[in-house]
Amino acid sequence: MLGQDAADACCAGLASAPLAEDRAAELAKLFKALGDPVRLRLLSMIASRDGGEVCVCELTPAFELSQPTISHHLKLLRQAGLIDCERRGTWVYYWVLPDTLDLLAQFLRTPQAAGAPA
Amino acid sequence: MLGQDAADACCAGLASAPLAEDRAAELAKLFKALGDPVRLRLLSMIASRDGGEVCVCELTPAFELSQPTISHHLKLLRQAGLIDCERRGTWVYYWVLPDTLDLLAQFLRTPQAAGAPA
DNA sequence: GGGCTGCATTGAAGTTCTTCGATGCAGCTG
DNA sequence: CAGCTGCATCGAAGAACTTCAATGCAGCCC
Repeated sequence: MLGQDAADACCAGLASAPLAEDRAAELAKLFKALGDPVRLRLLSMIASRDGGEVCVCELTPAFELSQPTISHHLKLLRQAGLIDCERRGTWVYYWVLPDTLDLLAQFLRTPQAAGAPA
Repeated sequence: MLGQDAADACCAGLASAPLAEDRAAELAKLFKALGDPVRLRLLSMIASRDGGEVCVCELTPAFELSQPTISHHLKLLRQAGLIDCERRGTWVYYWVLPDTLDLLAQFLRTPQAAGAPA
């Protein structure tokens, strides 16, 4: 999703230089994927799970939304490169792709905060 | 925008626990504000400027968009708490609010990456 | 004060997003 | 094999978003 120049730009925060049009579009897709409460909760439910994997059958009943809607949101997260999935027999398991999250975290980190303690 | 409990939750990443509905909605608003290429470029142009302030009169001509459109995007960024502005005579100057950016960066940072060197 | 410039707001049009019911397909089970 | 369950896809309806031209308002200059 981020193209082959993602590695080049992996450490360039938003404050280092004005964002090029292409890269802005790529990053905007990622942030847009995070810009929905349902997707954010899905991502958090997957990321916070011990073992790193969650079955869809656990995610769907956690929301008061239809099953196709949850499936749609999971698809968007997957297309953004934030999660991935695998079918195992009857069930489908999702897990987080931390590299994409870290890329965004790096991008958002401001120069002042970069040196600040936790 | 994030309410008074923002400080309580400032260090709780998305992997620490399943996100509560309220907090997911708050964070989603922030990420949605970042989920547009124009707003991302505007934010970057402001954040990367030495002195930390940029006049609108410099931002508007940098895009092939109408002046009201840029004004609208700046308003959304401001409503999200990502930037703020002040009128000085004829011109209006915008600057970044780093706390909000750092909040999001903290939220996205995965446990593994938290200990990684820069 | 009158006119001009810089920026925000309004209202409308076109597009995209979120959600659902209906349907389809893969895999288990009797 | 037939039926059932889990999940994805399709198509449609309503809401939200992006963009613009038109307009409004504040501050400067002659």
